[in-house]
Amino acid sequence: MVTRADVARLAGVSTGTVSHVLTGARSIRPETRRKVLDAMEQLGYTPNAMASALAGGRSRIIAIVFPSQPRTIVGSDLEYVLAATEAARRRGYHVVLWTSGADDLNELRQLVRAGLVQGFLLMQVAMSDERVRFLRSAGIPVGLIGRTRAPGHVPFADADFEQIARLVVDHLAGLGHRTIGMLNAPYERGTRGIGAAVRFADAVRRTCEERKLGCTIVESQHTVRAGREALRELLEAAPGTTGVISYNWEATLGAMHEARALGRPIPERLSLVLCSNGEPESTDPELTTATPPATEIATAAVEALIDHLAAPEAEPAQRLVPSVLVERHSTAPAPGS
Amino acid sequence: MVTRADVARLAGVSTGTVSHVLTGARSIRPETRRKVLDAMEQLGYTPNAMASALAGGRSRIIAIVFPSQPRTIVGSDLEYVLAATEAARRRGYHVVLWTSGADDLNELRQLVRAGLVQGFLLMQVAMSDERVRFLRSAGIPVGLIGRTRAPGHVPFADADFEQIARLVVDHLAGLGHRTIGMLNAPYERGTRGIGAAVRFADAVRRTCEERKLGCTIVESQHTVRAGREALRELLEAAPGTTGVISYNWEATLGAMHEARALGRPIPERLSLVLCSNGEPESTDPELTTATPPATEIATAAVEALIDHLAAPEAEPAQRLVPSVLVERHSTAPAPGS
DNA sequence: TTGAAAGCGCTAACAA
DNA sequence: TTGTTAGCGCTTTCAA
Repeated sequence: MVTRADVARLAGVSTGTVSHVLTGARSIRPETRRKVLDAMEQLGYTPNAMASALAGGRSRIIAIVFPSQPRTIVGSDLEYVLAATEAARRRGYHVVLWTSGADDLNELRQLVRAGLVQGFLLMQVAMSDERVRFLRSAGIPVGLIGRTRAPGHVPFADADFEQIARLVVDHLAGLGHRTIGMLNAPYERGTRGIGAAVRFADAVRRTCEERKLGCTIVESQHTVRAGREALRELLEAAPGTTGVISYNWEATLGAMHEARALGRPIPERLSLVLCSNGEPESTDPELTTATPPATEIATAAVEALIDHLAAPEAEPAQRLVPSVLVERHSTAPAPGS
Repeated sequence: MVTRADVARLAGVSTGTVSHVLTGARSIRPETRRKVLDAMEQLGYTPNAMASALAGGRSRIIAIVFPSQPRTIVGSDLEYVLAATEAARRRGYHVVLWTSGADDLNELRQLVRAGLVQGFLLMQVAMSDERVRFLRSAGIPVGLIGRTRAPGHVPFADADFEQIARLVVDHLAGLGHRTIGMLNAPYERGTRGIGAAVRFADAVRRTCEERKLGCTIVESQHTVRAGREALRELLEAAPGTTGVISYNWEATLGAMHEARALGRPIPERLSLVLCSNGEPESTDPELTTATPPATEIATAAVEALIDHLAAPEAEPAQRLVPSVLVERHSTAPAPGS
């Protein structure tokens, strides 16, 4: 194994100098730097992560945490995980995926005490999230993908649901739709995306009110069948609905199915916009979307957390990431407009 | 921070003794053990993972690796990740999710050189997987979820596709189906589950031959639309098909859709069995399944790898995990039988 | 701009 | 059965 001492010896400098070349923490004579870099190159040196973690008190590892309660991580969550992993790597950090076995928040604290993990990135953040409270009060760094009702000084990145609601409602209104429906993700506490579901529903409702449009919201579990039932329920509650906003990919599949069965083909007799991550191009017709930009959100959240790790006293970054509307073939002018 | 020295002092023993109480590596007088455990309890001691990794030369971290090429981790893959994470934790290991940015196998070697990771668990293993060759030749411990064509002495756990094929084909044959179709995952190199797709297709084909049943295999991308097209293609190629085996969850959704559109309602005029992980209870009708037991496979693979880490010379564990058939409502007697 | 050296907290070999 | 101690490879302070 090649160690820092080997490099220092070959370069004819001290190990401290080698360290500083690596971290750039103090100015080095260009000539010295060259010698050191050459020596590292020549020896095929790789720094030992454990030694530097021990000596420096920083593991350069953060953990992504999913709630343990509903064991539902769906495909789209993975996009966040992957993006976060890569964003962390670009900053020289590693990511571990943590899924609390029980609701054992103490386990999380242990990870930090063990020096394994420097901080946590929480996914599926609830409006009022006990994990945030617990970790904050234990003095453990936390970042959010999503946000709580009152995020205070916690670094986070989330979709800008207000903006998405405007984007989508205006798109439908522009096509002449006057009665909007929404197929939401489940609201109930502990469920995937709960905070997001609440905020998005609020945003849609408010936007519709401002535009003087009808608005009916139903929720659906993340299954195809639930989606069918939810659409039926929606159209029974508000038969005049011609434009539907979905925040539930699996339910969307069921709704498309059901729309056809009910003689409301998409887009001729019912317009549909998907606002959750999914596979909009795999359906028939392809779905018009305005989805949360998962990669960008995850990246921003990771950077916010890592910056916060470096400067705990500074005001943490809090970002709402806007989306764009992509028109495909599931929206059309309202019937008879 | 509470260190081992604090515990030793309070317990009135040496730090070495504390270590041994923790690892159980040598026999300790029960009385001494008690004192030590009490002291740890009293002080709220948590061992420092970095220090023990550095001193012991073992990080107790393994990495799960997905191929970088097709960036397709789907929902069902997550089941493996979660199960592996928990199995590792039960053995005192942590798991990091690694997704190579480029096809940079060197990056993997770096992780080991840096002492961060002790070994790799590879997912989506191809029939001939260069990752395995590379890591093995670099002397790095590898375990597989899945298997290569010739796994040699690599620890692995995989679904017993021969057994699953028999289970499913016999189920359909028992219902009077004489012409079987298969909706496979994509075969082509580098794609998700490729090795598995090849082996499962082979097993189904062979079993059908033995039972003197017709057998047509089509493959489909992992999208709903591709599934619709694949079913149509299948029924055009073999119009007499009455029983379909699917190894592709997303495509199954499309196929169910298409079956109805073609006037072949499930299960009355077409039986369908799902053999990949998915959500069989969310469709209408609910799907009869014989799916790879993801949790058990991942757990077995993790244990095989960890055992291998401990005893590199020993013969590694290699397990084929059988499945069970769960009858729901997507299979019925063949029409006219 | 650089070097020397004292740890970081733990493991494990050796001694008792 | 238990204690002592020399590292593990790196960071960082203090001096030069």
